[in-house]
Amino acid sequence: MSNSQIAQIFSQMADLMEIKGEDRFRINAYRTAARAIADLGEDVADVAARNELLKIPGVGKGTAAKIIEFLREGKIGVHQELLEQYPPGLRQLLEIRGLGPRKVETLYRELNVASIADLRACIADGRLQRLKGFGEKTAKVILEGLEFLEQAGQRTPLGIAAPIAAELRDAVSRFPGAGRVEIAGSLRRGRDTVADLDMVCEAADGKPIIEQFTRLGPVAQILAAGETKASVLVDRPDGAGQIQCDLRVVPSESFGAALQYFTGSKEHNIRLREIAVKRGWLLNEYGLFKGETRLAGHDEAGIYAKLGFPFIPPELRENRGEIEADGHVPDLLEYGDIRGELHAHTTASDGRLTIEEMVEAARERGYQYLAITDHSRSSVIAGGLSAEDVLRHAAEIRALNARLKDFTLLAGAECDILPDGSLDYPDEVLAQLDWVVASIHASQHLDRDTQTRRSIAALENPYVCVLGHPSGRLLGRRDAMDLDWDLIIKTAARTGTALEINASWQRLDLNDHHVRMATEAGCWLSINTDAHSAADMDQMSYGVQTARRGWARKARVLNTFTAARLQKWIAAKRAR
DNA sequence: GCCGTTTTCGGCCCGACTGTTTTCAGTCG
Repeated sequence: MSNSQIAQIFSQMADLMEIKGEDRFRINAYRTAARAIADLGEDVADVAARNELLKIPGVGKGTAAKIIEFLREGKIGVHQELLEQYPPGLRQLLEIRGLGPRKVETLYRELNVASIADLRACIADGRLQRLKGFGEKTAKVILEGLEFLEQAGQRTPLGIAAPIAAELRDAVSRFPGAGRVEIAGSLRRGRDTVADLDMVCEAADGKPIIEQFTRLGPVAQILAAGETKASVLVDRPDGAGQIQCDLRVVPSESFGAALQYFTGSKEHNIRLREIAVKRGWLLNEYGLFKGETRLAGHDEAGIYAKLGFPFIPPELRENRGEIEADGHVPDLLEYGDIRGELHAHTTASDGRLTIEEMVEAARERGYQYLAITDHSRSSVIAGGLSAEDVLRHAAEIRALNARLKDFTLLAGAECDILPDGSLDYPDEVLAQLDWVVASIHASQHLDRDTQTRRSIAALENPYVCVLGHPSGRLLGRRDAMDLDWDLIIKTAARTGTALEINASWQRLDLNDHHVRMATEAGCWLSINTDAHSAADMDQMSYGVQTARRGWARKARVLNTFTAARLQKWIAAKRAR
């Protein structure tokens, strides 16, 4: 896909134009275009081939011409010209907190600063501090920004961020004078990783709340603290650096507006504010106003209602069609719709609990069924089962199932997809199981064609119910496999084989984009925690959020079914 | 550079906090 390359070029151009001091609206147009192309569900080359580039919102004649230039030449002339005007390391300086385009330009022009090393040298010998508009404090902020960038520069996974945020929210809730307290930002929208934590607190007087907040135990550094707003750095419990947390305090009548505002996304909010402006209104974090009159602000639903929308769930607020949907937002599934877990391991392979203990864990979470899917023989490190062992294991699962009341156990396997696309068990073994998850666990760096053929072969097998963690990514540790997603999703839709949304926060695989593609293609989905322990099952909410971000409807998610309906689905799938 | 059931020109989202300032530019979200 050239989409990400083109998006990168446009955002690079925007950065450089900003340093150059060009018109900010033109710069913004490039950023909008970059984002639109990055979010595109299909290859931009295909759109260009259909002559439909201008249909992409944010892409006009100028941008379209540059896209075509890139597709033909592999580069864009004006981008190359910009690159020649500035040293290659300059853009990196923008990533340092406290340094924006104006300061970077000044540093380059006055002191010839072109890299982080130059920057450090200028601070060390005091040249930076003597510049007009700079001072000791600026130098200190830049050094702190550099330190943060080096030790914690990357985004924090949802599964790390969510518990930290919950703890901070509970602490703030206990402050005297605090009313409603909510987590906002990309965490509330359920993104797989977050850059920082945002919180909104309702209180008549902000100052005491802010003061207490900055004194909380986990706070390692205060970046800013005013009357209504504070930014701090908090230590990550896993020791992997720090994460920024912003708290905003507003009065009761503004809480909904502030929560809406700080939940974002920025792009979604800009759309809403444009709609407000068109009606002669004003939308900000204090409310929706017509002149002096407050039309809404106490709660989020009121803001959306006044603007003519139903409540738009946070997961959809990405300006990916939720505004245009104009009320026709799909019937998104909810956490409470989940009735079972369809991917779980026991001590038979690499899980930590017995079958009985896993059943107990599932029942504690209100589930009606559980599929036991231990590893197959090729996953040697995970203690994969031989064909004989998996059948013996299945008999044991069924024996227990016969004794259970109001609960269904499915005897299954997580069967490896081998490098040649064949499965780790022969069909006659798979046929004797109730439920089969097929997953790739090894040889993840084969070329795109081979890798795609592997996945497709598994999807075509009638005994395979679901393709497990389809991209193979491990957030921050391993890239997704190079796959032809169009083809995989089309095949899944045609064969009726489900695609997994692996809910483990290290995976979240499918990701939101691919869920959206799968949903539009009419694929079945299964949200699985891939549980190796009882606690793992609690990650289901991350998977549900990812599904919602991909506009998944309850009707297409298998583990919202009753056990009886699921059994029928399996029978129908095998009969195809 | 994009966009248009008021517009093909003239707009383009909004506010808090900070540092280095004598009233505000820069940065951030």
